[in-house]
Amino acid sequence: MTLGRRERVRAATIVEITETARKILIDEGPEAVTLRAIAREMGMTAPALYRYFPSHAELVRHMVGTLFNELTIALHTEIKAVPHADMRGKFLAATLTFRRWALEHRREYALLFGTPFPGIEDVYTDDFAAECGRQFGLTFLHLFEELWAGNPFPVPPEESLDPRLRVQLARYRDSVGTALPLGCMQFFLQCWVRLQGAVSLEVFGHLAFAFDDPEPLFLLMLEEVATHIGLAKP
Amino acid sequence: MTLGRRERVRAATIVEITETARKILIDEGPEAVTLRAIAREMGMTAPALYRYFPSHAELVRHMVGTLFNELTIALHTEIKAVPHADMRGKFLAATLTFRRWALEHRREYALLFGTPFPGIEDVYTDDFAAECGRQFGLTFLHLFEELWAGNPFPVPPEESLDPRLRVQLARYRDSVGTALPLGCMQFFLQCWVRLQGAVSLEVFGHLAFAFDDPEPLFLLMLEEVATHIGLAKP
DNA sequence: CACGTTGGTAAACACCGTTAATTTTCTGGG
DNA sequence: CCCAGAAAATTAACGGTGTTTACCAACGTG
Repeated sequence: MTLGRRERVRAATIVEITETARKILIDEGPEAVTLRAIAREMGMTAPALYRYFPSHAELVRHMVGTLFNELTIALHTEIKAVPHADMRGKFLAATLTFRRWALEHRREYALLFGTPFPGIEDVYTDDFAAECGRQFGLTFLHLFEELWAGNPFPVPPEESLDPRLRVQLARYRDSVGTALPLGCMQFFLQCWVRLQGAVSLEVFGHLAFAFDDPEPLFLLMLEEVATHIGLAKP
Repeated sequence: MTLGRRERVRAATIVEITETARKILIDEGPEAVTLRAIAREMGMTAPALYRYFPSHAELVRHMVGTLFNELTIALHTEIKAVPHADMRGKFLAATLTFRRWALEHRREYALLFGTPFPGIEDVYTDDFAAECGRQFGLTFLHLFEELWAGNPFPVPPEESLDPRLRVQLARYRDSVGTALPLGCMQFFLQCWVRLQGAVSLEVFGHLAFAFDDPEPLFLLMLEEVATHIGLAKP
C-alpha cells in the first residue's frame, strides 16, 4: 500500500481542465460537465479544481471564451481563403462557416448562443469570455465594413431612421469604433438577426416540425440577404 | 364507482402542481423548478409527486403543454379582437402578441423555445405537449391561410422551388392538412423563421451587445415581412 | 535544514431525482 | 358503527451535484 517514492505530480493546467470539460461537453452533453466529472476524467478530485476556477460557472464561462476564439479563428480562416476581391464569396464563406460550425458543434453552440444557462445567467460577466465574444462579433462587422467600402450599396439616411433606433445604433457604433453610417449599421444588424436567428432555430431543433434539412431554406435566406446588401448572385 | 369524483380531485391536484411549478419558474427560474421545491411549496414531500407524474421531466413536459395552450389562447384572443376584414391588423396582432408574451414570460418562453433542456431533450415526446405545440403552430398557419385566401399575393410556382425544399414543404403541408400552394408554404415558413428568430434572440439577450430595446428593429422586420406578404402599410 | 507556498486530498453540508418500505388517511360495504 | 383495503402520503436511503473546510504532502528557496 505504501506508494514508495511518489512520482512528481504534474500539476493540472487551466488549458487541460478546459479541454477536458470540452471533451465531456461533446461526448455527454452540457449537463454532464460537472466538476466531479472533469476531475474524475483528469484523475483528481473536484475541490482541486477550485485552485484554478473560483466556481463551476466561472469554469464554464472560460470554456465559452475559448469556444468563441475557436469559432472566430474558423471564420477568419475560411474568409481569408477567398480571393481578396470576391466580396460575395467572403460573405458566403462567413455565413456558411458560421452555420456549419454551429451544426457540427451543436452543444458548444448552445453554450455560446443558447438559453442563458441555469446559474450562468450572464455569460458575459467574465471579462475573458466577453472579450472573446466581442472579437467574434467584430469578425462579422469588419467583413461588413470591407464589403461596404468596396460596394457602398444605398442605405437609409440617418434622418429617416427611427429615433429610438438611432441612439442605440450610434452607441453601438461608438462601442466598436467604426465609421459606417448609421443606416449601414442598421443593415448590418438586420442581417445579423436573420443569420443568427435562422441558425439558432435550426441548431436547437425548432424547425424540425417542418424540416429535417433546413439547408435550402437557409440558402434562400442567404440569397435574400446578399441581394439586400448588393451581393446578388451574378 | 365513484371514479368520477376521484378523477376530479386527482385532476385538480395535477393542476395545482403545475401551477406551483409555474410560480416557482417565474419567481426563481428554471433551475429552481425541482420536485422538492414544488412539494415544499405545497406542503408535501417530493416522492408524493410521483403519484401524479412519473418523473420530473414529465412534469416539466406537462407544464410545457399548458404554457403552449396559454400562449395559443392569448393569440386567439388578440386576433379575434381585430375587425374581421383587417388582415394587416390580424397579422400585427398575432406577431406583436407573440413577442409581448415572450418578453413578459421570458422563462416560460425559454421552456417552450429555448435550448432543449438538460434531461428533457425532446419536449415533444409527451403527447400532450406535442399536441399543444401543434395547436400553437396551427394558429399562425390558419391566420396565414385566411390571409392568403383574402389576398392571394404572388408566390413562386411549385416548379421553381428547390426540389429538396419541395418535398419537405409537401410533407409538412400534408401533416397539417392545408391546401395552400407549396410556394405559399415556403413564404409562411420563411416568415415564421424571421419572427421566431428575432423574438428568441431578443428574449435570450443575444441582441444586448447592441440594443437595450430591440423593439424598433422588430417593428422594422415586421414591416418587411408584411410587405413581403402583401400587407404593406397603407 | 526549516519554512512558506503550491496543489492536492478527505470529509462534510445542503441540495437534487429517484426508489423502496412504511405509515397515515380516506372510503365503501357489511 | 366498524373495519378491511385502497389511496396518498411519509421517512429513509442511494448516488449524484457545487461548495467549504481542514488537512497533508511535496517543492523551491532562504
